[in-house]
Amino acid sequence: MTDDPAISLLIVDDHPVVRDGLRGMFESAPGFRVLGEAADGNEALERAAALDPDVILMDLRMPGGGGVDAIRELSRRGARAKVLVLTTYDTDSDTLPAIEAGATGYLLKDAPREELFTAVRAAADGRTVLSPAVASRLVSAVRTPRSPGGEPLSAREREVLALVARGTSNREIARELFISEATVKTHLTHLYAKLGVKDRAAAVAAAYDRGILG
Amino acid sequence: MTDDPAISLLIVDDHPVVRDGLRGMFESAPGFRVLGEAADGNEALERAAALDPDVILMDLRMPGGGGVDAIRELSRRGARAKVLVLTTYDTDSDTLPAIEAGATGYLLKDAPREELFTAVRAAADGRTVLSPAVASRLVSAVRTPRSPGGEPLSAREREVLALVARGTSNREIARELFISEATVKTHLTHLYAKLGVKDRAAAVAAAYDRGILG
DNA sequence: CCCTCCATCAGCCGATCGGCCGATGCCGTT
DNA sequence: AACGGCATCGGCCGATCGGCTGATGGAGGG
Repeated sequence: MTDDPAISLLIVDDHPVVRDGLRGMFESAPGFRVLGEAADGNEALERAAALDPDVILMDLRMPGGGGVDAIRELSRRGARAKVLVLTTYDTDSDTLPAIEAGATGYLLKDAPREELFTAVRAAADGRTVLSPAVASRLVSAVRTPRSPGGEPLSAREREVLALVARGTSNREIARELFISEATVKTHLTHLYAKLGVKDRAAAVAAAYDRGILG
Repeated sequence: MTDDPAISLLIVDDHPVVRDGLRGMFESAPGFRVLGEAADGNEALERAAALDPDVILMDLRMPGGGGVDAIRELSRRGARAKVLVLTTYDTDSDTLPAIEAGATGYLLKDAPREELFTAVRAAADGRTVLSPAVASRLVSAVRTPRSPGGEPLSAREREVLALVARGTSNREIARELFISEATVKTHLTHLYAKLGVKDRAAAVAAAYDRGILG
């Protein structure tokens, strides 16, 4: 580890095409060595344990073992490998969970080659690398409390949310519940945080997904 | 053309990683020759004219000249090349337009290597290749499920709505779909009318209730 | 050929939202 | 008695939304 001949990599993505692209890209560049590939989170954990890579390039959305869970498990195990998340969209809602789970960096797949190389080297050094879009989203959400399992909504919050799902405006909700509009907004802010969303539309969707509504 | 030494390819995708993956995959396999790459639809048209490939591997969502338009233009020109659409999500609403525009096949990027090779050979022969998921979606799309008491949403509208449900702002939706924010708002206004709601939160709820989302 | 549907885009503007600072009071736990 | 969760309220402000009006072009039906 002192002479550091090459940075060893594990590639995790459910798309063979992407895996090949990354493999080819790094194998043809000096200073990198691709140890193996995995197609989902569970496989990633096996390979990581067996191959002990310096850096793991990981997609987030994968069938059969999501990337975030794998990252969380890796840091729980105290794995040596640094995880660099490679995803398609910066609007991906998994950004924060991934970082919190212990990802060292977060990049978009349309990043140019050199940026990828730089990022991997930085990650190998333990430095955090974020694409600009991701970075800005991060700072604004640092102190946002988050529970993966899902904190329960209070009765009042559910009440407000149900009205939101019917297209009711804050002012109308206030009248309906005999409270002030400020209070409605407070409830909304709280339930946004609990649901891990940032606006009423996403809150409604999250509520349906969790069976709170519908 | 009689002995057919190798199937020549043109790769079209806005992600460098994916282009590299496909190039590496086909260059390392016998029977294929990659003639070139393109990053958007317009570039694809130029390259196709200049290189005259047997098969074009084409992504659909790209900035500056969408894939569907390129396919349509190619078939309008009577191009010799067969177009094989390679996309990320089977939920992609561009499936039908792409097929109608003249695509010879439609595959998902997470298809295994061999399936890709087989598909390209089939496409070169002019045979239609559809991934199972796409095929099933096709048949169900043909039967056009009309929800009682509601006008059906257009493909684009459903696409916008799905992003809304993830908390995406209009501006972000615009970037994601490579259209302007004005167009996003137009789609929203229309789908509000069709769903009988007045804002995005209620639209999401209505969509869940009618099984459009979820 | 006309007409409709769909997708695309533009500007304007008022309404609304969401973030951010704060505050008070109640209640149950520690 | 102190603490934390819940519900209540206020003001401020920038960002965003949604309505409105109107336009273009392509596809498809009549």
